[in-house]
Amino acid sequence: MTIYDISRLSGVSVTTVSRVINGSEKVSEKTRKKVLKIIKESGYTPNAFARGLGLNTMRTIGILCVDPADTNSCINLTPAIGYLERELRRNNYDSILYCLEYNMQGKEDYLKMMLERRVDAIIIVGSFFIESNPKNNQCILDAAGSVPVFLINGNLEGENIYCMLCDDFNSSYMATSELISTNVRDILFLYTTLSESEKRKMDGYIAAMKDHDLAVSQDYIRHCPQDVRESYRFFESLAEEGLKYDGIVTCEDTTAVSALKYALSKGIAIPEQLSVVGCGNTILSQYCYPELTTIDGNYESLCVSAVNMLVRHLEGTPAPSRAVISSRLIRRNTTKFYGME
Amino acid sequence: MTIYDISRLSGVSVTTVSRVINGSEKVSEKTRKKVLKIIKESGYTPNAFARGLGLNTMRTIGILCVDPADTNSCINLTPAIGYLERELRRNNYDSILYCLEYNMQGKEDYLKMMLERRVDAIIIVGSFFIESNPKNNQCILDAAGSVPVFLINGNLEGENIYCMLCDDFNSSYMATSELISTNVRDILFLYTTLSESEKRKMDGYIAAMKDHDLAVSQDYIRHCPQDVRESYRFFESLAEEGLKYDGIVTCEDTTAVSALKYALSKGIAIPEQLSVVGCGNTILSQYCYPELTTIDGNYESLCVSAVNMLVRHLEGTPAPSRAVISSRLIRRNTTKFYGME
DNA sequence: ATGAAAGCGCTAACAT
DNA sequence: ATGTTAGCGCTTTCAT
Repeated sequence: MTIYDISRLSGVSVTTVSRVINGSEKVSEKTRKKVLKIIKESGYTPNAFARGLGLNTMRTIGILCVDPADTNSCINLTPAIGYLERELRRNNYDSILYCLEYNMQGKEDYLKMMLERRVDAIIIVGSFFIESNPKNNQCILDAAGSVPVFLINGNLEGENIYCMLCDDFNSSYMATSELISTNVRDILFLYTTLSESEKRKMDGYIAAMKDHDLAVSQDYIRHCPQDVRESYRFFESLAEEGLKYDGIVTCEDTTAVSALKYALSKGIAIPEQLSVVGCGNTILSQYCYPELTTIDGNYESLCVSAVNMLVRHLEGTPAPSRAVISSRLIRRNTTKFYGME
Repeated sequence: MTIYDISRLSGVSVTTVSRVINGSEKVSEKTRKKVLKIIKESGYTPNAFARGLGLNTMRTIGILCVDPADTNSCINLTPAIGYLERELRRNNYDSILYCLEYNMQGKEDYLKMMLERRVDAIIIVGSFFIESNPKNNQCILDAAGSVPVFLINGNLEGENIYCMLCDDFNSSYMATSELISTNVRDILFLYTTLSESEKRKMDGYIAAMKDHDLAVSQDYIRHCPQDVRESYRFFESLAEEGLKYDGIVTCEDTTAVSALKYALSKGIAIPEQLSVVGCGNTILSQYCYPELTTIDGNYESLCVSAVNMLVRHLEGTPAPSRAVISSRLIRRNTTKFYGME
């Protein structure tokens, strides 16, 4: 069933049928009714490929993200896929997923595949896609030569590249300040990947310590493994080492929850003896015990803004190339209240 | 830059260029080299829309799933998106996501959109997409009239419909039997949505109880809310009611972990006073304390099988229309060991 | 308001 | 081994 069949069946030209399908004004009500009736009866749907060929778009967006099944990946970002899909669909775009393992193998190939697929734009989810070695970001700049590229919590300067940034610096700054305000002093900062995002968080921690006249010691800035078991051992080794701490600020909820598990198994009182702030406001932060005080990076807003910018850009409206979304502290039960001893 | 440009630039016909692009044998090595060189130099990539129009496929699969950002949804299924995307890509298919809120609003529309998009097949992830009222499944049967439909843990008879089933019955049967074997007797069965999948789990629980000559009481088969807070209150109300239980079998890890949190806050010893088995082997089961004994539904195998069948079907090879994947018990720290008192 | 016809860029049947 | 040409099913320009 093609537009020609509909044309023949309803006794009008294909042009008119096309007009009806696309809701053009310039069709008499009578003709429109007639054509619509035939279309309905015959169950005809326009061929999307032919439309795509003519219009040179099928309204699809390529989403580059980490594999939601990869247990080593940062779980903060999985919901972003959902937010993006929802917002894009609201604007009549389809989302094609390109999932990468956490090692980022094949980033360049995937970008190429998107362009071959002729996506209208590319969204890259996560700061780890932006590497410190500029050479490894060249493929992104190249892709931006063909279609606009939108980065969710990624920072990269370039023509046709739009950055939606999470205020990572302030996240850790808030978390650290919160602990300090409840008289916690020996605060551990735990990172896992040292991605660009985590580097900014580290800076926030350092700034908060300094602003409160507390010494910043490299002993208190540590790498914690991602794996649950390994991170347990990490906390054991910290104890063996004799490091004293009464507060922890992490880059991910997973790390914070691991700390909680260790504390629980050792009978360390939370938050009285040890206060913990996570990051992500992930499902883990609600299901752990005690419930975790954490930073909500507001990924939903990040995604909504990204799609807004994308739509505006594709419609030809100029859009700002950069937006920073503020994060907020979610106070739960792993930190003391102000004034609590 | 089109195939005609390449044709002109390399002095051969478009057919030959097309042959080179598609790796046909019937091209002399010399010609192939020449054309490839021109293609490379010009940075030409074939127009996917034109190909799609000619071949009537763009090798895309529509995936209907619950929104990964929906906190009310079953988190067991989020990794499935990743598994499917990975397997499909290995077979050169792109995945288009169609995410639904947990209320399933718009299922029918989404299926229609997929067909309009001319996907090559549809994969539906989750048993809740199959409803008990056959009228609500008609849209799936209709869709199967156009393209093959693959259900991940969904059971629906129909032409061109393929079912990959998780052995839900046996999951709960195993979980319940495990508890009984460690002398746990008063076992609570907790469901949340009573989807088809959960109904089968309930049957498994009942069968295990009966097979071990234990009475099955409706008092011990309960609905537990999904929300963390509400489920905490649910356990409180159970205590007020005076219901005695020393074991819990759940349909989801979330429910099990909520039970753990309640027990922890009330000083109930796990597993000595209360044994718990979850379902899903989700990230929660590893990050909770104590680590949760749970059922791994083997969703990865489910997804791999689904894509295998899909590929075989689309290649014209006959494929079985149904596969049941066995689940397995992951023993961790919320259940006693056999012989432990 | 309606229609004829020229693209869009590829693949494949057929011819050489 | 290579080329000619007719589709694939739409949109759009230009007439009328």
